[in-house]
Amino acid sequence: MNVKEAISRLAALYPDFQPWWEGEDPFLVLVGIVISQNTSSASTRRALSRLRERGLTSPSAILSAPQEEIEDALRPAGLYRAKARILKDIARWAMDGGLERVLSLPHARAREEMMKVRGIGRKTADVFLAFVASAPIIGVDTHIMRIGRRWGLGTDYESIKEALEREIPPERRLWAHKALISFGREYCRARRPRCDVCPLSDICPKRGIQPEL
DNA sequence: CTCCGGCGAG
DNA sequence: CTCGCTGGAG
Repeated sequence: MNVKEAISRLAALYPDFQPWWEGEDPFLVLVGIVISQNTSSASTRRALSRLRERGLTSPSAILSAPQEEIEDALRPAGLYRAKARILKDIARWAMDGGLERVLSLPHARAREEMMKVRGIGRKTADVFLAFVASAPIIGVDTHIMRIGRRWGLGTDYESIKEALEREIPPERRLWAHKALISFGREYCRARRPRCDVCPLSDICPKRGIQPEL
């Protein structure tokens, strides 16, 4: 796949976007990314607003709230027991200065530090650092993973991430991350990909046929 | 590899 | 009804 050509076409399709985390507290951004794990954006937004309604927006508020109350707020997002536990863990971590410390480290080391926290994996760390630390990193979510495989860029997280970063300049990676996700949602879907109307079908290795990828 | 999970699309 | 969602842990 000619990634540069693909990205240039996506630029026409998705000119720009308003980051939802703009001016947002880094802790809340992390909370949002955790809630979004394997969860649709609509469900994520619902859970986030339920947290706000209950005033559960700071590390101290989350730490002092009953586990059950957090679980209830997160219920619409699914995986709510695990996520409530993760929020407790990152709240403790943030209050111990972990979050602040990570924001002062080089991106590679910040990533390692974050991934020591239970519930923060490579994708959550990558996306967080890209969002709030301006790290030129393309976090590979489920959409980008699927697209990367269909484009023949690799089969695992790191290889797809590296292949994309090799073709996309640092200052465009944040945009590309978002654009690829939008493209994945609208065209390169997991189920029933819309190859017939896809603006990239003529340069896609998969063309119109849809293998089980 | 399996589990966690409510929820919307088809 | 099934599948998959800006995943991660065990």
